[in-house]
Amino acid sequence: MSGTKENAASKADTSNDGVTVQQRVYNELRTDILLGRIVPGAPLTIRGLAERLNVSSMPIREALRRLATEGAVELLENRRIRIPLISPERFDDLLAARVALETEAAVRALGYVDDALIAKMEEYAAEVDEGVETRDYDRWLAANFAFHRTLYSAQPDSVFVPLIESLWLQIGPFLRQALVHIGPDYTIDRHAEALDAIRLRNRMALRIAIEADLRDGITHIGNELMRFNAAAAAEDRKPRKRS
Amino acid sequence: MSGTKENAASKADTSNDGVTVQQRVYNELRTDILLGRIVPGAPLTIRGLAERLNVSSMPIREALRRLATEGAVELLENRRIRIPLISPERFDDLLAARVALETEAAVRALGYVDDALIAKMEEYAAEVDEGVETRDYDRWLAANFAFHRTLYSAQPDSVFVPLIESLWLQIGPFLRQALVHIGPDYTIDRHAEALDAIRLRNRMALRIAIEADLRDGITHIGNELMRFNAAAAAEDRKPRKRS
DNA sequence: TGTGCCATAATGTGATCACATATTGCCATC
DNA sequence: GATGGCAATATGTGATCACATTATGGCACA
Repeated sequence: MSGTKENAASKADTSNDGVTVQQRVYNELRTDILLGRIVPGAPLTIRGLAERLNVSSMPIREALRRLATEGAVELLENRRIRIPLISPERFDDLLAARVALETEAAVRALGYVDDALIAKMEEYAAEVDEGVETRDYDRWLAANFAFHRTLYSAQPDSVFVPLIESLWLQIGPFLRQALVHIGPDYTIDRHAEALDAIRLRNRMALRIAIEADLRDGITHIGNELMRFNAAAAAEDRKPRKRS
Repeated sequence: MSGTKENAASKADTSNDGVTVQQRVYNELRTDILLGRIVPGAPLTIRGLAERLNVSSMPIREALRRLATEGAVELLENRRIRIPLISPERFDDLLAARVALETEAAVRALGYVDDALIAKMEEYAAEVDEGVETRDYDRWLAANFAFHRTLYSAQPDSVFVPLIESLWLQIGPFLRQALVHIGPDYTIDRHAEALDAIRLRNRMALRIAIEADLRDGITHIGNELMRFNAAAAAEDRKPRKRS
C-alpha cells in the first residue's frame, strides 16, 4: 500500500508541506525516541518503518543514519537496528556530559534572556508540574526538555544545543522507563530555583540550579533502573557505526 | 567514467574491504574536513563528489547527511552544500564547549590509562613537535587530534568522544587556516604538562593542562583569523537542517 | 548601456530495482 | 530425541531513473 499508486500523492504532500519527507520522518522518529515511546533494545527495520509511515525506504534510511550519528539508534554489525541498551557506566557518563554542557550553555545563554523568554520558561515549568500531578509522562518529559531548550536556545545559533539534544536522545528512553517503573514521586523540581537565578542574572546560582535539576531528579532513578536493564544488556552485540 | 561499467568492480571492492562504501566515503570526507583540506564556504555537490570518488550518489548523500548532523557541513535552503562559515561568537562557543567536554572526558578517562597508552600519547606528542618543526600542518593537526583522542578513548564506549569529535569537525577547518596564515610559531605545547599530570594521576593538574592546551594554542589564533572570514560571512545563507 | 525576464542547465529528493549477506526454520542424520 | 546443515526468507546497501526546484546565462527592451 505504500507502493506505486501513492507516489504522486505523497510527493505532492511533500512539496506542499515545504519540508522533505526525510525531515518529517526524522522528526517523528526522534520524538518517539526522545519521549521513550520506543523501548530500548527493540529491533527496527527500514522496510517496516517505511511501511508504517507510508514512505519509501530512502527517507527512512537517511533519517536512521542521522539518528545513528546522534547515538539515538545503533547500527549493529549483523545489519540489525535498535535503540541502544545502556550500562550503569554509560548512564553515569551521559549525566556527567549533560552537566558539563548544560551548565555552560545556561550561563552562556544568560546574556540573551529577556522577559518574554522567562515567561515562556515559566509556562513550561508549570506544564512540568501538571505532568507530574496527572502522571502524564509524555507531557512531563516534553515540557521538561522544552524548559531547558528554551533557555539554551536563547543564544542564537548555539553550538551547545545540538550536542545537548544528542545526549537527551541517548538518555531519554531510560528516563521514560524510570518514570514508568518507579513513578514520578522521586522527581525534584529545581526549575523554580533556576528561574530565580535567571531573573537575578546570577551565573553561579544558575549553574548550581541546573546541575541540581539534572542530578537530583535522575541519579537514584537511574540506579534503580540499572538492575532492570542488566539482563537485557547480556544479549548485547557489537555496534558497527558511530560518529 | 564513474558510470555503468565500473559498478561490478566498485561493488566487489566494497565487499572485499568488508566496509560499506558509505563508510569509506564518510571517513574520507571527514578527514578532509577535520584537517582543513576543504576551505570553509566552498560549495560541495553530491554529483561532483560522486564522480570524484567513483561511487554513485547514494553513499555520498548518506555520508553528507551524517556530516551535516555533526555540524561538519551545512545543508542550505537553496539546495547548496558547503563547509559552514564561522563567526567570532561561534568560534568562542566551540572553544568553550571543547573545554567543558574535554576536561571532563580527560578526568573520567584517567582511571583507565596504563603505561602502553601513555607511551602512545608520547609518540603522538613527539609527532606534534615534528609537525611544528617541519611546518607539516596535516601532520601537526592529525597528531594533535590523535593525542587527545587516545586519552579520551581510554574509557571504553565513551559518550564524550563522539561529541568532542563533532566539535573538532566544526573548528578544524579554521585551525588549519589559522596555521597557514600566521604560522605555527604561536602554538604553545602543553602536552608535556598533560602527560605529567596523567603519570601522577593528578585530576586537577590534568584539567588545567588540557584547558591550557586548548586555550593557549587557539585563542589568539582564532581572533587573528576572524577578520579574514568576516567578509566571507557576509554572503551567508540560512541553513536548513541541523540536529 | 543597464536591467528585467525567460530558457536551459544543474542539483537535491524520492522511488524502484538488483544484490550480497545474515537470519531463521525445517529436515535429514546420528 | 538432539543436532548439524541447508534452503528460504528477510534485510541493509548501492545503482539508476524521474521529478520539482533552484541557479545561471543570454537576450530583448527600455
